[in-house]
This record gives sequence, C-alpha cells and structure tokens, in this order.
Amino acid sequence: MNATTLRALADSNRLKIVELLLSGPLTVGEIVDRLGLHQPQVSKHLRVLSDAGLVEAEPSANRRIYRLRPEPLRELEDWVGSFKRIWDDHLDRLDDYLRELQTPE
Amino acid sequence: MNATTLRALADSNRLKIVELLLSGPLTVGEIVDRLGLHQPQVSKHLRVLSDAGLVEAEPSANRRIYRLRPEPLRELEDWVGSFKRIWDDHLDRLDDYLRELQTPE
DNA sequence: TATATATATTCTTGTAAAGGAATATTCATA
DNA sequence: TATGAATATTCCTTTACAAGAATATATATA
Repeated sequence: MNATTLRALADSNRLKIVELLLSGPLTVGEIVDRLGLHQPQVSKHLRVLSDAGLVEAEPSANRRIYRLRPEPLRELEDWVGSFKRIWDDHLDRLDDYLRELQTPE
Repeated sequence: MNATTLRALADSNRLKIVELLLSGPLTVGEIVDRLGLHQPQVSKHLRVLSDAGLVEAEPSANRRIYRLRPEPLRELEDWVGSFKRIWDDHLDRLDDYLRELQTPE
C-alpha cells in the first residue's frame, strides 16, 4: 500500500470532500457551500486529492467539475481486504502459545 | 469514517509496521530488526498505532508482543467498500450529461 | 473591451508531527 | 541486590502541513 493515498485521506475536511463526491460529481462552489469552508481551502484540498489521484476535474465553462477516481480507492480496498486473514485470530493466539512455550519460566 | 485511523496509517514506517504485523504478532525488538529503524522511533510509532486502536500489546516477561486489532481495519474496509457504487461510473456520466444540458452555450 | 464570476495560487503564520539523542522504566537473572 | 536487556518517554530540532488573507487566472457576459 502506498502512503500517499492514505495521507491524502488523513484530513477530516478532505475526508468530507471525498464522502460528498461519493454521491456524484460537484463543482468547487458546490463543495464550498455544502461544507461551509472557504473557497481557497477547498481548492487546496482538491489539489491534494488530485495529486494523489483520488479525484479528477473536468472543466465546464467557468467551473470545474470534480469526481472521484476509482483506482486508488480500489487499491485501498484490496489492501485492507488482505487483512481479512486476521478477522478470526486463531493464528495469532497460536503464535502467542508457541511463544509462551519458549519463554523460560 | 474517522480520520484518526487514516492519520495513523498515513506514515510509511507505520504502514510497514502494520504490514509486518499482518503475518503475526511481533515484539518491539523484532520490528526494529526487520525494519532497520531505531528502537525509540518504533516504540513511538507503536504508540500512535495503539492510540488509534490499530494494535494492542500483550506483556510477556521482559517484552511486549504487539498484534493488530481488527476493529478499525474492519471499519476502514466497510467505508471503502461503500465506494463500490462508483466502480462503474454510469451515474457520474449521467450527472455530467444533465449538467451539460443546463449550461447555456 | 470592461466587468463579474468561478477557481487556483502564493505568502505568511501557527501547529502538529517525525527523527535523533539521551534517559527512564520494567523485568529477569546472576 | 546489582546488572543487563527490552521497551517507553522526554527533550530538542527540523520539517510538513493546514488555515487565513490577498492576489492571479480564466471564462462568460454586458
């Protein structure tokens, strides 16, 4: 897994933007209105998300329509999916048991 | 989704620690050896991960055995899973089309 | 062409957070 | 009880980054 995606998501305002875009593409102004943030901050957050490949912009006249890009999210899902192994922790408990055995008492 | 989990993961060394622990619990010293980091930094990273609920420690004699905690990872998986909606982007393209219609030309 | 609107960028400042070095703490054992 | 090993914490310095304010850029329209 690459830390860039996670770093881009590791900010509550950017998280809100991403969650907003889950319902569909939005212009910058629409995001500003819905989140009550200042326009420059929203543009800067969008820049970070865009650099991380999490969103893309499509110009439309005066505005720019931002939408989510699936790829990094898919990658993140694959990564975290690989942790299903530990959902039941049999292996870990066994590991502890083996470790106990070799601890002199 | 909460930003704390993501912030804890948004560091490449912590990411490496988490990925190491995927294969099973490890002591601090084992993590130090495998990642070639200094022991205090590893302890500090483990502190961050622990505060975020991503790992837990079990004392064993002189050492502390760290293991992953499933809950936050499960939560992350659920969250990113909710994005499957956009895997095929029909809705988004439709959205764009509708937006085109109301753009004066 | 001048103006307004939407968006992006730059500059500055404050704050969080990461690494290094040193030290404290805890437990086992000679 | 003194010592060593494993781990955690503190202090310091540096870097990254988020917000605010001001400004630049681009496009539409009067």
